[in-house]
Amino acid sequence: MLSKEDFENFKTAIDTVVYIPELAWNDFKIQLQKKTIKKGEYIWREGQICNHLVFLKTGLVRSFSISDGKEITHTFYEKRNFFYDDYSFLSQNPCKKAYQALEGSELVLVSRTHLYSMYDKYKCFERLGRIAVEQAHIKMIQDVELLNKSSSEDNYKHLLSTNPSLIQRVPQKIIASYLNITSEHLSRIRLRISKG
Amino acid sequence: MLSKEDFENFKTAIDTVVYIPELAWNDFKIQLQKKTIKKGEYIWREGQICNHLVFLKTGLVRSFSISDGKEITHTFYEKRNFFYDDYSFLSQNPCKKAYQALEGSELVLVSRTHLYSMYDKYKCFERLGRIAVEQAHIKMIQDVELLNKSSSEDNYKHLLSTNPSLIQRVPQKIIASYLNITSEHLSRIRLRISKG
DNA sequence: TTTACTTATTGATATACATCAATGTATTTA
DNA sequence: TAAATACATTGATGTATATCAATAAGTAAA
Repeated sequence: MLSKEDFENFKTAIDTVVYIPELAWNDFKIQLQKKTIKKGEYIWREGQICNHLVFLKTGLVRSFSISDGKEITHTFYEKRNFFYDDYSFLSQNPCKKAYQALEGSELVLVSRTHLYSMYDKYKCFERLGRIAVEQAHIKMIQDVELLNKSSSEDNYKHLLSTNPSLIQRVPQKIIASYLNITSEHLSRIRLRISKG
Repeated sequence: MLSKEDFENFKTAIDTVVYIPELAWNDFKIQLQKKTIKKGEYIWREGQICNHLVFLKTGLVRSFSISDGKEITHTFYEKRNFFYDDYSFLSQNPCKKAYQALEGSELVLVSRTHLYSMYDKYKCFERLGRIAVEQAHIKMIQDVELLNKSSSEDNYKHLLSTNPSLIQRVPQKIIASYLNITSEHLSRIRLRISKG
């Protein structure tokens, strides 16, 4: 079981979505697990079934897949956010992506079984589940829309303006794989931008 | 109110997701509305707020947006499916896409207000809402993955094999806009394929 | 049926990006 | 600190796809 401090942010993050009464919360929290992973380590690998919801307490994680021998980075997850492999968790098919820590990270794990039993027991959790997926869905719509913008240069500029710190923390080649371009091309884009 | 025949498929489509007891169903169905639209007409236009869930009884609908004066087709909706503008319905911001009938279509409309009151009243509807978004989300993940495949030719071939009838029913230029290529390029891809 | 209008094909040229190869610059690791 | 390894830059060249323009083939309207 976790210390009070451990799920401080966790509870806050949930409360912003829906109010969970004391009773339900106590029932929920006893099953939470804590885990620490180092830079480079994996939460899930391709082929595994995702059976946990993760709350990222601290750190930075990315999801990626390999296609034609090249890595494609799909998403970055930053601290104080929930995530799972949507596809695997919801459909119970094997993950098509891997989830790797880009920095040392602290996680809180919720097992799928436990979460689903909470759905059955408490309407507020059923609602939490609905709203969480809705939010994930909206985020995906926005992300996809973003990366469908015309040029790679615009995509990079947009990332620069919305999440400048990410570009500092993450190697260029991973940023490039996120933007769906080669690192050579990103290098040239950066050169072009710096010249104005 | 709708005739029995009118929501026959509708009820079936819901039952595959979650069981709705008689009482809840009767409460729900009284507010359903029917609507018929002709080819070329719109369900929602860009800038409107989407306040209805649609069940497409018959017909074919596409969503699209305009960027740099060019149409981009995002999704096709076929008969016996539910949809709404996810982004607008869930966030209550204006639609960024338009929804246009590609053929004469029959719709069943559920108002958002009514649906949300069903969420409040019945746990089974709360669950229906959750699972519906989960399914929409999984579908989007798969669609995005699909269209991120390497070449446009592969994308087109995949569409040909998974949904050949769509290519018969829909003008090439709309298929091209769905594949994110020009209609000229699609024409050449088709030529290449026909030659083997 | 003829006319107009939209949609599809084909050609010539331009552009954004990938690939491969070489070199330079950081970061680990010993 | 030196050596090893990973990462970033730069250049030369190739390829997928866009753009513009002309023509052809369908489809709807008069």
